[in-house]
Amino acid sequence: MKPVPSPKTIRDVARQAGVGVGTVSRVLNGGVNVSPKTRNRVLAVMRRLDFRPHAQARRILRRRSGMVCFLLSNRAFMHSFHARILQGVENCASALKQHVIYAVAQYDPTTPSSQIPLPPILQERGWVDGLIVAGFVYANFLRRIQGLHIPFVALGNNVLTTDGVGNFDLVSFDEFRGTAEATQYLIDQGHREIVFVGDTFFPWFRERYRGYAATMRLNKLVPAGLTARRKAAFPEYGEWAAARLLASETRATAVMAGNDEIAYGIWRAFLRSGVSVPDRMSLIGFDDREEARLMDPPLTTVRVHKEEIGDALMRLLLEKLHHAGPPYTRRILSTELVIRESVKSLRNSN
Amino acid sequence: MKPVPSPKTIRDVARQAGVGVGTVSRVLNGGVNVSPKTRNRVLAVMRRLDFRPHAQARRILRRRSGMVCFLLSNRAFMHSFHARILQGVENCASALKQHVIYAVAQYDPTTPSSQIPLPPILQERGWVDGLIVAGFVYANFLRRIQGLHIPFVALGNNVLTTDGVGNFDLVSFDEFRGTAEATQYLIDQGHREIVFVGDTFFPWFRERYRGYAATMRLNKLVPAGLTARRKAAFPEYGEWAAARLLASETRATAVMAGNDEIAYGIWRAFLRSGVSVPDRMSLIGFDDREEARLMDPPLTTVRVHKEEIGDALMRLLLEKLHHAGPPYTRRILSTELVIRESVKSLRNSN
DNA sequence: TTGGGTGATGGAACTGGTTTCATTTCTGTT
DNA sequence: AACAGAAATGAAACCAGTTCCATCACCCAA
Repeated sequence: MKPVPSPKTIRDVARQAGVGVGTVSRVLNGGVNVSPKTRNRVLAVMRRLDFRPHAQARRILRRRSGMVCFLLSNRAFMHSFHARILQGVENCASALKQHVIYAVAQYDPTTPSSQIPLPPILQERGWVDGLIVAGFVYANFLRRIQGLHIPFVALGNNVLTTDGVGNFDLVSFDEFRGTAEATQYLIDQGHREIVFVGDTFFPWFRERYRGYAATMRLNKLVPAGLTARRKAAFPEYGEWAAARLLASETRATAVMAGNDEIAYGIWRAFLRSGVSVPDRMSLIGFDDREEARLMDPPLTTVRVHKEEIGDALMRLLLEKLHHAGPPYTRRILSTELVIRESVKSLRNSN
Repeated sequence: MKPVPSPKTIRDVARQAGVGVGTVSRVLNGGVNVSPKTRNRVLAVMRRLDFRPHAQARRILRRRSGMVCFLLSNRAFMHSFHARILQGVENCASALKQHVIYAVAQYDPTTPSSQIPLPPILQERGWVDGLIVAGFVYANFLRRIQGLHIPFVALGNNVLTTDGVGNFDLVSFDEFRGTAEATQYLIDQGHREIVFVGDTFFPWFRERYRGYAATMRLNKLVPAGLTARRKAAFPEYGEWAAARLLASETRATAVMAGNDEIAYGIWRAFLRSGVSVPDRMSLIGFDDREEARLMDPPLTTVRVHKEEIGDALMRLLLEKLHHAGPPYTRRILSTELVIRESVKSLRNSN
């Protein structure tokens, strides 16, 4: 095995083909104003020398690196949700001949803005053309990102500040309508006492609660939520809520869970207490993670189109790159209620 | 908002500071042989102009881009397992001031090697210093990668060819010992009839089966496997196996599942048939995905240290970059049996 | 046959850094 | 005060491409 196949340059090709460097460059870039004879000769030499152009050098001149950074604001969050979004971003990027750099910013809401560590890639020029921000976005983080003067778009559903909102582009999905539709579905199935479960400290659960509550009131029903702040993982939160619900000898027949993980916790607690889903209790989740389909019974849930969100993020960013500056756009994707088997119809007729 | 903060170059700085470009460059790179007075003047100008060096330009000269590519060989596989490995890679990379580009290669085992599409990033020079390959690796894919002449390491557990193996570096984990230890644990708990479930078409299940079978024989027990080839998703495979097992009126008291997803399918089928885990049937999984902990009962399983694998991949790659060429190393990480509640002890005493 | 227009071509200048090298400046000794 | 040696410095060359521009060959019409 040859040690290093000593990289050939455009000048090597030019010399061997007996042409000027400019001609080789023209062949590389679509070959306008190059005679077919010359082009073929140059191409043949390129193949023979295994010439591959040097990307870095091109990018200097082009003033565009062809790279975007997918910045996740907290290491702990690379779960399937963000993984699927990254997948959508990559998918779209590769179709548009862009590349995705994956990076993580570790910070907490109290870190002074200027001290939030960022990968050097974002601090030097010329690395990335733009930035896709996902994960928790607190005010300090937002300021840090904005100070970079790199065009960016954010995944909007977990922006936890209202300060600079409106001053940047974001893609999100309609949490409000998601639970609104799901709640309406429960009501249509004859449910009257429906409980929402989810810690409304988090803005997304707040929004989902609002969608639920509005729909309840629209139907002259009274909203009831287990929405207390509790620093627990989601499945555990669900278990806690289920236990409280059962202890209160509730007359509720359905639970609207803030997300699938909470739904899972609720389901598990119900299972242990001998409360059958959906016979005794109907259950709806939110997100449609892979596991929702696999639960027993398969969970009816509000699907978030994760790949599409990734796609929208990438596209929006590229739009920004081409004609930068305000105005800023919000792109809100819709959700989809996927009906499986965790909801029982209480209607006798029909 | 200023339209574009017109990038300043090293020459702008030099002119404003009244020094030569060489001096500015020296200041940028640690400032050897620069008088403190000059350095300070240059630094002041840099700050004033908001000068940030242009990464691409540096890399040309340095002949190292500081980027590695995490290449996933199939879009369908960006699930939590690979996401966690990517996390480990990124974690290690950022500590070592490297950057990770995420890319996907879509191919199938029958695609001619030369026609496997790869992102342009891998076809041009100067983009990435090295490559981390994850996902299915068939012979055609391996050849394609090797033809790139970019140093690479592979996640070894799903290499599906033996052709070129030994001619590249890989990190893997000890599948054999994983199931061996788990099986021994079952035997120690008094189980005698233990069934392995997993499609041995896949090399990793084959290896896991071998670990199981060897341990059984070592204990003078006879191995029994449901290992037929079936083109089904893993949970469904588990369901199929569980159904067959129950139909056969087996005397088995424990199941060693090929992975957690299969274990989940088995568990679900058991649940539906009223077969209690662990009272009637003990169950062990493999991988330790997030969901294993959340099952009911929590699943005893063989943990694969995914972040550590990512870390090892990154480190091995960097070693390769510094002193390239053979010999090639295999780094096999060990697994860990995490004991939860899905296994019942059949021993009366103790 | 000559002239104008077009397409092809080579080469210089450029991009934004680093590195080398020759020259200048500083420091310490006799 | 003279001088060697080391440190500091500016300028030019370089890296691997792109872009611009002047030149040249060629074709067709007048």
